[in-house]
Amino acid sequence: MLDINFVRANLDIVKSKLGTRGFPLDTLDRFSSLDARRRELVRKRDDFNATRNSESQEIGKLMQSGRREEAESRRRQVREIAGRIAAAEADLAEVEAELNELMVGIPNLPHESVPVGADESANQEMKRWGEPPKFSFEPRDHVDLGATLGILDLERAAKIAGARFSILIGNGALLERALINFCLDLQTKRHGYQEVLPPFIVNSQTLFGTGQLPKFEGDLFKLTDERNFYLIPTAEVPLTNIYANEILDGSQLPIKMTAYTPCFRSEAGSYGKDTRGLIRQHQFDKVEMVRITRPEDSYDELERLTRDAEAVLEALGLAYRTVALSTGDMGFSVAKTYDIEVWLPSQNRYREISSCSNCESFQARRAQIRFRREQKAKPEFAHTLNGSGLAIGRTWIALLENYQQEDGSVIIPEPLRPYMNGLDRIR
RNA sequence: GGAGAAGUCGCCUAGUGGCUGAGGGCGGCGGUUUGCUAAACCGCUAUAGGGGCUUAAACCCCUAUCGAGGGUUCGAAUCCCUCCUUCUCCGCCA
Repeated sequence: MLDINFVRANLDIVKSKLGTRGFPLDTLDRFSSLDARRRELVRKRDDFNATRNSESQEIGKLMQSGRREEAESRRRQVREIAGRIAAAEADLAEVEAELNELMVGIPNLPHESVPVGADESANQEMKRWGEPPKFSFEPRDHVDLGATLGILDLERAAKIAGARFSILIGNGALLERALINFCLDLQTKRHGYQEVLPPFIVNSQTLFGTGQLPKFEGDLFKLTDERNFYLIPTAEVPLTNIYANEILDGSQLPIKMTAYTPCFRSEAGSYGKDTRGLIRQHQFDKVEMVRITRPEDSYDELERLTRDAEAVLEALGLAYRTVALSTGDMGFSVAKTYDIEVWLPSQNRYREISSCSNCESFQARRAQIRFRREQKAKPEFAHTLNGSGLAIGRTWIALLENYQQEDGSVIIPEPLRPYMNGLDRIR
């Protein structure tokens, strides 16, 4: 959510920035009148309340001095005011609901460093690392390799759950678990994140805090037990909301958390995209990183966070590139995003494996995550950042495809072997 | 699933219809005293919204908030309802 005071004072800037995201600007046309109307009604309501409060005190004094007659006539007068308060309250509630609906539907403003453009074609490549492997044979894709090695079974997954689910078997399951542990160890031991194991089910308030609700309910799996439970689409949601409705001590910042969780996405509207293999699943594993920082530090922290994700690929020897997403390609809650894309031989191109974002105060304002610089200082909204470190399923794919041998076996990169019971090759 | 108890200002606690946005203690901040420290004493100690003033801040006024949301009442921390959370006991269960 944007700061309403900022929007009021900078409506033109807000409009032009939102325009670069493809946000329909006529939505903002109602802002000024709603905002003015709201303040007018608040004043009216407060004035009524002030009158009623002082009258009530008078009545109290009259009662105590035993002047019951006078108190009774006063009471009749105040009853009339009460009716006007109720009317003002109702008007205000209506306007506030409308204004609130408008405000919570506005996406974050892009940072000035974000490349301007309508879609991914305007994304800006920031760096490349490593060389895509050269094969003396025709490389196979992970579905092919996985089936041959007997470590991936998509047909039976479809039987027991449906399309876009998978079963990992034997060394395939072990590899998934090894990657989870490898990522967690790297982020905790080398990069200083605190490991967290959050709920995989959250309430609607939590999803509002990070911006998935109310606009993107269709992307989520909702539980039917009418308690407003949802499966998490990413650990960003529970992690970022851990400090919701709290005022942190400035000395606690930055907070760095990492978590392994499965992620659940309905992938509504993605039919026909990435239907083959593990690229786009309803359930996938991810190790997520979240940072809560001071506002002035958040862009430096974004660079560090992105480095932390890149480090995993470097440790595994997987070629990647990092791109800054353009204004039109960014998610709802973010001010800036770097995508890290790993080389996939079967597709002969780089594919997203991590997304690292600075949400500035957008989520903090929704979730009310604040901090004090000093004991007496006024609370300020923190900045929140999140990034995958990494998407495990896609890392599994990348390993199989990049380390495949002509005979269909797959070499396990050295740093991962301790997590694979010393196994150096899946065959 | 059943029965019961409780949720007040960072922490502990007082408070059963008006003078309570809320007393006391601890902690914290500022000050007095002191060679230093300690002790003692004095003062301060929430958040949000609206308005005044202002370049802005400070400051002043009003409103709201005693787990959350409704209700009764001229007036609710206090009474009623619903929900949430925590604790105890029984049942069940990994």
